[in-house]
Amino acid sequence: MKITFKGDYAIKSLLYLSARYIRERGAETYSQIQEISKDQDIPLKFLEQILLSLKNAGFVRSLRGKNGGYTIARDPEDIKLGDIIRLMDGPLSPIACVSKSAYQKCDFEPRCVLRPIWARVNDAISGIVDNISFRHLVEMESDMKKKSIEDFVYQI
Amino acid sequence: MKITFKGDYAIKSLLYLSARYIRERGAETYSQIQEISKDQDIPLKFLEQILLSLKNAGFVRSLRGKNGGYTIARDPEDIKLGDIIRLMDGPLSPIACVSKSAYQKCDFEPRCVLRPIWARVNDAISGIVDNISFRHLVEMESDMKKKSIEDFVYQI
DNA sequence: TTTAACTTGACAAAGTATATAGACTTTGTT
DNA sequence: AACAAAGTCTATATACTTTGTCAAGTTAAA
Repeated sequence: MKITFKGDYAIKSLLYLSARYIRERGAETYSQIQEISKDQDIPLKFLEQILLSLKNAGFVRSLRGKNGGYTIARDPEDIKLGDIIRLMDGPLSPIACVSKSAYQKCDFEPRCVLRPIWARVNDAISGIVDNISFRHLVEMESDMKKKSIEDFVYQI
Repeated sequence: MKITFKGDYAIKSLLYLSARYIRERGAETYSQIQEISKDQDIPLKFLEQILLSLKNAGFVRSLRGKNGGYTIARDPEDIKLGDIIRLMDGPLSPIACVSKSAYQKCDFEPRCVLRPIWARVNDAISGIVDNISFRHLVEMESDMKKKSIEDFVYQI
C-alpha cells in the first residue's frame, strides 16, 4: 500500500466535508472546490479531478450553479478510510495474488511460500483502515486539541 | 508497501541460496547466476543486477572467475524478509512521514490525524515481515509438501 | 445572466518498473 | 600465454504512473 498525494488529498477533502456534516448535523450545505482547495492546500485543478472520482464512486454529491458545490453523500460513520485508499491509490495488498479488490492469478500459487505471508500483511492493513471511519477521524481531529492522539488511536 | 518483480526475484534468489546453505550445512559452495535464473525463472540480466544489490548490501557473497558464483553471506536465520523488501522495494511505510528507513518531515505532522494511523499500519507490516527469517521460509517450503501451509504461518 | 460544476482531451516533467546490451575484470584451466 | 567462464559496471530503452496544468466548451441552478 502506498498513499500518494491523490489519496492524501481525497482523504483530507472528505475529512473536511465530514467535519462540516457533523458540525451542521446534515449534508444540506455545499462546499465549493475553491473553498476546499484553499483550506486544505490542494491544487485546484487536481482537486477537481479528485472530487469527480469521489462523486462517481458515490462518496460525495454535488450541486451545480450558484451556491453549488460538494457535500458528503453518506453518513461519515459509513465511509471507511480503506474505501478511499482503495479507490484513489489502488489495492491495499502488497501483491496482486492476495488482493480481494484486484486479484490476479499466479501460476505458482499453490506452492508459493510467500503467498500466505502477503495475505497476512493484507489482512493486517485491512484490519486497520477498514475499521476507521470518517466519523472517527473527525472525532480524533477535535480530540487532538485536548489530549494525546496516540491513546485514542490505540483505543479503537 | 508494494512488492515488485525486483523484490520478488530477490526474495526467491535468497530463498534458493538459503535452502542450499541449510541443506549443505554451510556456505562453501557457490550457485551461478544462470543456475538461479533457470531454477527460479528470472531474466538473467535482471537477476545479475539484483544479486549485485544483494551483494553490496552484504546479504550474499560472490566469487569471480570460473567456478565462481553466489552464496549467502550470513546464516539465513539472521536475514529477515523485511530487510530484503526494504532494500529492493523501498520503505514499508505507506507514507514517508512515518518511515523509519526513509523518513521525510511533513509540515502538518503535529496536527495530522492520519499520521498515527499510518504509523500503526507501518508497525503492523513490520511486525510481520521483520519476524520472518529466511530459515523460516525454507522450513515453510519443505513443510508445504506435507501439511497445510496456513497453520504454519499463523503459528510463528 | 452569472456562477459553478461537468466533460473531454491534450500535454508535460519527473520518477518507477522491467528489463536489455555491451564492455570490462577476475579466475581457473589448458 | 591464451582462452573460456563467471561476476562487475554503466548505459540505454520502453512503458507506465504520478502529479499536475491548460483549454474549451456544456449543463444546471439561483
